[in-house]
Amino acid sequence: MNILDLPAPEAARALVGRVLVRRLPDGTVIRARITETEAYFGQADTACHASHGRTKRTEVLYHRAGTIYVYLCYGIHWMLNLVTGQEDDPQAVLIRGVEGAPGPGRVTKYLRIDKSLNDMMLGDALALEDDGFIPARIDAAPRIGIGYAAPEDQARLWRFTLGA
DNA sequence: AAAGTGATCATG
DNA sequence: ATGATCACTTTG
Repeated sequence: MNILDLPAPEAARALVGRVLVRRLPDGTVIRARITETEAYFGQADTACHASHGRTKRTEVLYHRAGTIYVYLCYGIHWMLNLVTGQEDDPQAVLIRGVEGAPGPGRVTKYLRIDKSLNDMMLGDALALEDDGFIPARIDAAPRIGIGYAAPEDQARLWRFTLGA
């Protein structure tokens, strides 16, 4: 059972502490432990991009668990998400931070991720690794930057951070 | 506190 | 074709 098959909130929690491995075309390997994630949980979640239905952009969210969803935000920053759950059920986990790169825009800059990884499958250019690390503590908090969502969705504790 | 930045999506 | 809206970062 892959953790990405889980519902997004559970997957988001399980992902903190795991290691992301980025392989560049020139052979460079960048490794980074995930410190912060957020869950976006299907059409019913008004904070989720797919809450307004299937479009060219959100199409990727409907794909298989393990699909990589990358999009541009504020004209500058690439956001890295991992699709979770069942196919045709649009859920994803946003990687908000890794060791050495706090903030979702920093993560993609650090790992050299851009639009070219969108709709690709985990495993080659980008992969997950389990080195056995067990977080001492994981904190849950409301998600960031979703002021447009319904109040009850803003209140959900779907942001997970690695405790100190 | 506020601007900078550009793809995406809903209008006309 | 035009305009509003952002899962943010940096600068002052």
